[in-house]
Amino acid sequence: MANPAKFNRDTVVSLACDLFWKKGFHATSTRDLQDAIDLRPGSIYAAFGNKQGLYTEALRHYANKMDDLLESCLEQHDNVMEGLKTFTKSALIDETEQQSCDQCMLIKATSEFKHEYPELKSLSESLLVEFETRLAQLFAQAIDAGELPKNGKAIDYARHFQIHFIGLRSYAARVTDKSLIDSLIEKMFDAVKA
Amino acid sequence: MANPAKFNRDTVVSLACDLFWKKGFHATSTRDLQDAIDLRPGSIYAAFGNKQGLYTEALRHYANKMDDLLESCLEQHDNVMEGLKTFTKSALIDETEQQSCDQCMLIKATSEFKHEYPELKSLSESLLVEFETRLAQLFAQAIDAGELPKNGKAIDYARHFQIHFIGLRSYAARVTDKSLIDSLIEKMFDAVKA
DNA sequence: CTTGATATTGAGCGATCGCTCAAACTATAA
DNA sequence: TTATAGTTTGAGCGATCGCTCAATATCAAG
Repeated sequence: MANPAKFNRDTVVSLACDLFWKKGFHATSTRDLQDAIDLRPGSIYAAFGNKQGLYTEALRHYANKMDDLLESCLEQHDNVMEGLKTFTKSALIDETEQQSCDQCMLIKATSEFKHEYPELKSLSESLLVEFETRLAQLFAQAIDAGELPKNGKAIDYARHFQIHFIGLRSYAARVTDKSLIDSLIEKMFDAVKA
Repeated sequence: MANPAKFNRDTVVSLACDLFWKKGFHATSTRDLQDAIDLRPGSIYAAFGNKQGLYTEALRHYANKMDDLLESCLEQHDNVMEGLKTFTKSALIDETEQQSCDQCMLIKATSEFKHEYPELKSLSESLLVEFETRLAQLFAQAIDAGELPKNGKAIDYARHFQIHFIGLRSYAARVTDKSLIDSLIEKMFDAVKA
């Protein structure tokens, strides 16, 4: 390595992720990105190839961040369902207050690339499948631990959770009163236990 | 009127709506629109002012189309809840098969214009509020008719419906098996009655 | 020190963007 | 028929897009 890069790759990807998340892929120009991550075109294209390359890393970064948040919430509780509730509140209340990004970036991505950019389409889809798989694992764990009725299937719980989570996230975006969202999350978890 | 326009405005707006819905505002170029609606720039800008003007009419068109679908589904049943179920299946199964548009266009719009185009932001938000208001009316009706428990509030039912509806719509987009979506809708309506 | 390999810079390329407008065309009213 | 008001056309404008690359700066190795 004759001359190592001066910028921190993780920091740059994280900043790019925030911008892409907020504005979407198409509405984010390479000039916007240059300003946000404080790099000139040459450096960006040397490091990431093109706009799509940087987006790809940004999307993976987002998925990793969500995974990390989930795992850290689970560690805070012995109970799986309590961990999931903390995760839900963290993602839907804390995060939307900080960033005011209304939707899950993965959902935004699948929507934006439904008919174009096949690589980004399949990437976002597979990241969502990965998340669903992890959820199904967790619900299987919750069933085994007696936190949920034994007659329910883990995959059904996982589906139901995702549907509720995505719907709530979208609703939380157009509601200022976060205590309403909090109570809706409480109801969501009360309902699934019954 | 010295020389009336040759194109049908409703047809043009409907075609533009389909394209905007599918690709989003930013990813739809004016050349794309010209091809889709078969009009030259001069005609488009004379009739709609600019790209945003055409999008505005397209978004209103979408909201009207959804309202019409809802009302026609309600007319098919004496029971409000059955009407809502037919509407839900119609929107989430039939429509996604025809168009393969994964999300409600209003939700896509609020997300796309969260930080830009304030007029489009407030338009999409107010159209969503209109829809929620109509839903609350319907749930009030359902409570009065004894279709739902008297102790529930109409606005709570309306919120819950929207959250489930949006979440399901997003999930339906990445699932090929439409019978799964059908059974999830059935479960959704069974749960709300109990 | 060189020397050589890599990183950074920013002017600017070709392509496409949203949009304009003069010219040609068409229908209505007198 | 003619005058007038309106529509349609498409070449092409200025701005911005994603991106390139020669020049320069900066490091590690010898």
